Amino acid sequence: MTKTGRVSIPSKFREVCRKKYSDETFVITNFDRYLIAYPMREWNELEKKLSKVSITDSEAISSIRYLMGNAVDCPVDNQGRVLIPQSLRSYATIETEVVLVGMLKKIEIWSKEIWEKENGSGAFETFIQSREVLAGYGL
Amino acid sequence: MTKTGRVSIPSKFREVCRKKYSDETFVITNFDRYLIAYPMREWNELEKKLSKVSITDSEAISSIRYLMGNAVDCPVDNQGRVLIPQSLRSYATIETEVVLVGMLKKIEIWSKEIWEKENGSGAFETFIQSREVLAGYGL
DNA sequence: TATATTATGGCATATAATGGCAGAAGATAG
DNA sequence: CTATCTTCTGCCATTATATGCCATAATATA
Repeated sequence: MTKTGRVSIPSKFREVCRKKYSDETFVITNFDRYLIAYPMREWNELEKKLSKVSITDSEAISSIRYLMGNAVDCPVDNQGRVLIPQSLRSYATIETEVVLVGMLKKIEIWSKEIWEKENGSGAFETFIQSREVLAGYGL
Repeated sequence: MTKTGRVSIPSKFREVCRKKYSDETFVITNFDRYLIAYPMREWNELEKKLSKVSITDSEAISSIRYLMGNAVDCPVDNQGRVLIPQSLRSYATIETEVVLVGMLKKIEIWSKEIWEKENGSGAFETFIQSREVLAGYGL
């Protein structure tokens, strides 16, 4: 990440967005300990779904508020980067280095430090353990 | 492997892909200590299955993150090679020599060094041993 | 052995990623 | 309202990475 809080989106991911959505804008929001960048269109679909949650389900509503309340439109600049606003950076304690993880229809943005703590060394063991689980999916 | 990180896919494997999928693109991801190249179609099936895992199953999710997070589309060039991106090369500590292992619906890509450490001598000896056994059956 | 096919290596160019700076826009305090 | 500070944005320079292509080597096929 640059000193000014910009993160490069891998060109392949952008390419997919351009082809699939003919749009390169992302909506970034905070989640847990990391951020998620949704292609605009995917975000809209998500919003549509979430708007159907009953207002009586107060627990769900507060999660949704959390998700939506911090969502920010992030266009991609000419160098293929998005600016991650200060507020989101501090949520995810993102300072200098980030790890991007493509997950189907979204990109997770982790601070490298947290990533290593949560997914670094232990992930391998977890992975081995759940290999049997995953084997059930034809891996 | 070339200095620029390209690996030749054996023509027989490509031929199978062309016939079976009429497409020669692979998706390469990291696994354990080596990489796996899935023909695009096989990867898509896998993705479809994995996308059904509940987000509450955090163990499975982190394994999926491990797998999907680094998956990259790798088209085959005119010389029948795929470029393995830098990031994947470093995961699997692939520097110069690689060992390819065809596995029905996928190809494993190992750094030669690691391959030899984990499968090299041991596997060979196992093979030798069973050869004697097999010899008993007139093989 | 000749010929075709496949694999490898390397170079030149194109594309992408990174870092940094300077000015614009916005916020805050006096 | 203005001065000052912070954050954001556009742009340029540099480096790294990927791609296309050609030449040669190795392997398979006739």
